[in-house]
Amino acid sequence: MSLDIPERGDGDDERGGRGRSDWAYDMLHEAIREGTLEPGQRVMEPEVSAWLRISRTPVREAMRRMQAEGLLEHAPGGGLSVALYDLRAIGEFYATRESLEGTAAALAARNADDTERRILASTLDAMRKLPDAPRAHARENQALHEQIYQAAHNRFLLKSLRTLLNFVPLLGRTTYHAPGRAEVALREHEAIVAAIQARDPAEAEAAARLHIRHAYESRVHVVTEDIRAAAERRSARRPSPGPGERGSARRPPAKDGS
Amino acid sequence: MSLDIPERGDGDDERGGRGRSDWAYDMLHEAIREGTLEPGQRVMEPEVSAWLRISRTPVREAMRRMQAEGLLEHAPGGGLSVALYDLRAIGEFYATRESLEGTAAALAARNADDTERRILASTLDAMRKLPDAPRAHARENQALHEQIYQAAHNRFLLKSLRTLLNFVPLLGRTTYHAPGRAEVALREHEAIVAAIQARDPAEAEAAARLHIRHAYESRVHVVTEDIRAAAERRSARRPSPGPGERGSARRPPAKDGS
DNA sequence: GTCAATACTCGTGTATGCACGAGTGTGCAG
DNA sequence: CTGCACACTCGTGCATACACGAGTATTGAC
Repeated sequence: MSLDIPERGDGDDERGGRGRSDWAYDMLHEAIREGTLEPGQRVMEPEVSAWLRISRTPVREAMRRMQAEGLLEHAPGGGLSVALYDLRAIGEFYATRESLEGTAAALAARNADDTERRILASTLDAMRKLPDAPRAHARENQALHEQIYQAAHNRFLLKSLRTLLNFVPLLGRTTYHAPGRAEVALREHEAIVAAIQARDPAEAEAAARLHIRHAYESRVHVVTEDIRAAAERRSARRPSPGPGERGSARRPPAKDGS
Repeated sequence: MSLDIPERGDGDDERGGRGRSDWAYDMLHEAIREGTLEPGQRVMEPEVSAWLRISRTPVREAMRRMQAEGLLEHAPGGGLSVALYDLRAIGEFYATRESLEGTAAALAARNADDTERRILASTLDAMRKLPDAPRAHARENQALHEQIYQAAHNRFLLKSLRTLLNFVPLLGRTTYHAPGRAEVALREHEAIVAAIQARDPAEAEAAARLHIRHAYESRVHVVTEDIRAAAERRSARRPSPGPGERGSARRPPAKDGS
């Protein structure tokens, strides 16, 4: 048999030294981030398996993991589908996040060591010199928040926050697409970091909570706008939304080399 | 081959209608709760597979799930082992829990509907008439807290709290083994529920946080006592702790019918 | 006797095969 | 034309097979 050697002709399996399972997880995660997999869409093992050119086993593991994290949920038909968010869920998300981020900031103010404080300051500096691209801002923003979580020195809080933030890609475009959000966010980040440097837990928590509340408002703006745009696109394209989507070539990433 | 039909002679596969994977998860969870699997102990797929008389596939899924939840962690040798807790981790656990429980109580005070308030009151009533058994108290306590989480009407908070509480079995005996804990806890529970009934979020949060802080203190008492007792037992039994534990029959549940 | 190299054991990662069950389309009877 | 029953499709759950790699024991040389 010639299946001793994987022998993938494609050169696109540039995954790190980790296993196919983790790789599949990353690919699915990216597919959700990029919008290739839309919320509510059904995700089936054979399909993903064919897409990634690996067997169902690692795909299965990746999907179960995403299910455990809440990115995938039980589909009505019995399988799994990309989790659906409604505006209420977004409100719940930010309420939880406000609590956790506030606690993280407070703990960081109490527990951060000198190195961590230095890193926070330098990340903040880097954010001041950022171009106008929402993606760049989003990435640095994520880095800063992650550093705050680390500085809190609380493994459970860290894990809870990471799990919670996994849900962000489902919300759509970043909040930095809201006009003027970057400047305001920078101001808020400065307040949080200043309170951490001053070792003032109460102030750090208050600043962090305020930051998240504002992020929530921006999120609502962006999402409602997205929903409106999508509705317009839909009504413009197909007058009667046919329920049968069971054709041959489905949505999933056409990763075929051809 | 006769493997068309599972044909398990034992009558102990009384699992609910769910699949073997969930069943394996429950069994492992129980094994950890019961102390059959001790923290730090290595857990290997073939072993569990043989124990539960199912193939490695569902065992694997259960273990990955527990890993995602933090109950299992990477073992030095490359496999998985039951997560180890130290006193610092317990402190971190309760700090996170205090934040989440406080938020849950506050949200419950704001969002609980009449039915939920009634259920809370009746659970509290039931707790007043409980016998002295720590197990009974622990179970009702869990029920009350779960009802508060539900009443908060926040799916993300609910999931975060459930994931966090998964870690409790690793901490050992329940805090109701601390003398006098049951009475104090009942008083604290009454305060939380009263604040929720009064629709006072700030008071509910304060009461919940106080409750968790006290639970933390009881936990520290119980755990330090356990550690001391274990140390005594160890030093009494074997003067020189041999490192080679690689014998034939290992710890895992001797579920053999023989 | 000690060190090093080799062979072996065993656990994990992945692939594949098979059975069951739900959803669906089709054909027949009314 | 409508309703029901049967067969089919397909996705999931589980089991088994195989390869790789890390750790370990054994054996040989110095």
